[in-house]
Amino acid sequence: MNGKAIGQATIRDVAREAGASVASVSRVFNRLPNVRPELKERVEAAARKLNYVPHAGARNLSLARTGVIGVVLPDLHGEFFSEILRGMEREAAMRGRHLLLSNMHMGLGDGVEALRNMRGRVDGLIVMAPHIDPDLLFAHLPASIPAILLNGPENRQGRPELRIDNAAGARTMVEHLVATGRRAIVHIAGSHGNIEAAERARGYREAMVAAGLAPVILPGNFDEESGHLAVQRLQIQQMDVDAIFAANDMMAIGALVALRDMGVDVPGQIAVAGFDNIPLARLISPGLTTMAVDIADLGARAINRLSAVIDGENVPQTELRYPSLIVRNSTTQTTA
Amino acid sequence: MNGKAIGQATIRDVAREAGASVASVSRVFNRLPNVRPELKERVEAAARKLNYVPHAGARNLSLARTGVIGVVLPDLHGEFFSEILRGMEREAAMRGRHLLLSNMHMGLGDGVEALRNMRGRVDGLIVMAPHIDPDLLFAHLPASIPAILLNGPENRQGRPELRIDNAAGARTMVEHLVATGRRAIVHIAGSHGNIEAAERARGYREAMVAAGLAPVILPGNFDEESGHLAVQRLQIQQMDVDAIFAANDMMAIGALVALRDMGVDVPGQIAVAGFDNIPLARLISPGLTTMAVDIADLGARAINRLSAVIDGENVPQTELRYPSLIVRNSTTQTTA
DNA sequence: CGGTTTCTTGTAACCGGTTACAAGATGGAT
DNA sequence: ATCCATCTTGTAACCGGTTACAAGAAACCG
Repeated sequence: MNGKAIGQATIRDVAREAGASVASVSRVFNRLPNVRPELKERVEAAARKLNYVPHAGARNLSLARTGVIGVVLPDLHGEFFSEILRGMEREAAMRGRHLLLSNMHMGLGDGVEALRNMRGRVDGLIVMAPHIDPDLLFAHLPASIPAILLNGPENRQGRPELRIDNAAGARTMVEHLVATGRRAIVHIAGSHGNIEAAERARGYREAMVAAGLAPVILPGNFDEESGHLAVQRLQIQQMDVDAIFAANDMMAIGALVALRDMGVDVPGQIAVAGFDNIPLARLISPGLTTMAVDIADLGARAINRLSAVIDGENVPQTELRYPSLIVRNSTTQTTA
Repeated sequence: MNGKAIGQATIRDVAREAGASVASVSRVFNRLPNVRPELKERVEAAARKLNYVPHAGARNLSLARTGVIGVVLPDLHGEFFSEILRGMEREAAMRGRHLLLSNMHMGLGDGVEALRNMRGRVDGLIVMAPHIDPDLLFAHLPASIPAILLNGPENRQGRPELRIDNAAGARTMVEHLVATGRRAIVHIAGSHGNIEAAERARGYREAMVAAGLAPVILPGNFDEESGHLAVQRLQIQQMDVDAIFAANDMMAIGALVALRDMGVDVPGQIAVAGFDNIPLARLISPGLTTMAVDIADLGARAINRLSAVIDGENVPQTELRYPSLIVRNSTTQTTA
């Protein structure tokens, strides 16, 4: 009746069973070359017999490396969320790292708390918090923990940033609409206080002014319903509008549905454009013209850069990714 | 010039700074009652001064609890993936746990390996692997690590399972189609070797036979394109079909798009139905009739049950969730 | 005022790995 | 046979927390 029947075998159990030292067992499992084949054999047999699996937590503690990357995301809408995670996961798996998920649905206070108790759990953090001032966030975070900021406002902490050039994307879209003959272009903005929403609105405004047109911005909050609502409100005002540019695809789709319900022809009477190129944009009818952000690639890139930081390499502070214009039937009728 | 300038403060640093013992510091941080207020004060001041954050990894090691749940998922399609994760995350956060992500895009061998080195990293596992025999999978996993199987085949290891009743759902859908006057109902199946696909096909076949109709099953693999393809192939054969029931929504949408392209009226000529009720099903036109699975709830439930297992409670071996029928315009024209 | 109980605090062992260092074994050169 | 270089192996300290146990202080009792 040995006292330790229950529970997993440890490295010391294996060492005893193999008649070797823990150091040798450790060497075998880490594939160090300096172990005599005969001993290696014995250790492996013992490990097999005891069904030994190394304890990652213990390993992490003594190595001071966990191989885990913390991903802090806001409460995201479906497609964007899954795409960015897919990209991150693939890249992380390739580098033998894992992802620890943490939503940031709370306020700043809790957020900082949440980040802090990531210490000892992760090697680094990817933080996406478009509605929170990163300076405040990082101020309470030990400078020694690597972190990169995704699609956030600029930070003065010297943390690396990875961002989509939202303003440039919005300008491109306005230029496309103007080039296809639209003049009265209305923008449905994203959530108030969200930096991406603000940047897209800025790009819209700049491009409109540059084209000698008057910007009109309606409030929205990135979800389908707010796109729907914006259009309904628009009709009440009976303004003459020939294009709607929503700050994201979900709102554009909401707008599309609302227009369909009221029997407005898209793109005949009104052109509709979005931003993000979620998979759905291609499937809806008419196909939605939008700015394509390679979301999975953005996620992969984030992991990539964070890995570099963790490995002590120097990375440039800010990196921008440019979205590209995808023209579909919601802005130009194909002459099929 | 103290030698340890770099790196985080440890509990011993705080103890020294506060003129207390590590035990007391630990007590303060764990809110144990038996600490004199004056000492508590001193410890907190010292911690603040050194900007001390407890090291979760070390804590986990000595407690033998990580507060992390490992989530092993196959390479899932967008909406399902994000929904199930959202549900899991919310539930996990409520219980103060985190999620460690791990995709299972590899074969069985690597999969087992991947599961094994979760030891010491997680308190339990949620495994979703509809294409892998769970008996083989769990056979190589220490029996002591809690795990629950999601939407998989039955296992003989006595592991708890959580499953959608796919066969019952498929039967319900066939009954709906029959009740609305359809007779020549074709099923587009999901990926070969996938248990969910097999169960849905089984339900379809059973219900068809029960209704005295002849089942016809076309191959597919759960993605939009395979739905598209199945319809194209169907037309070539010029069979007369009045309903298509795809094993999931993405294929149904592919079918819908293909039918639209060939000018077939849905639901006038052919009814189309899916399975899953992804958000997109509601947005596409015509709205897609489908079986609704509350995916987020499924995820939450999985976390819930796993938590119970981790806490040593007894949970029933198998739990089924029933999907519910959502009727939209793709099977019945509203007389608006 | 001595004895007992209760509360506070500290010491040191432990969780399960890694690894610096030392010691023993082996083999080659002279 | 002797000496030195190289290779293999083991001992014990360490990573940063938790906690059993013991001891000292304070409070309470008759």
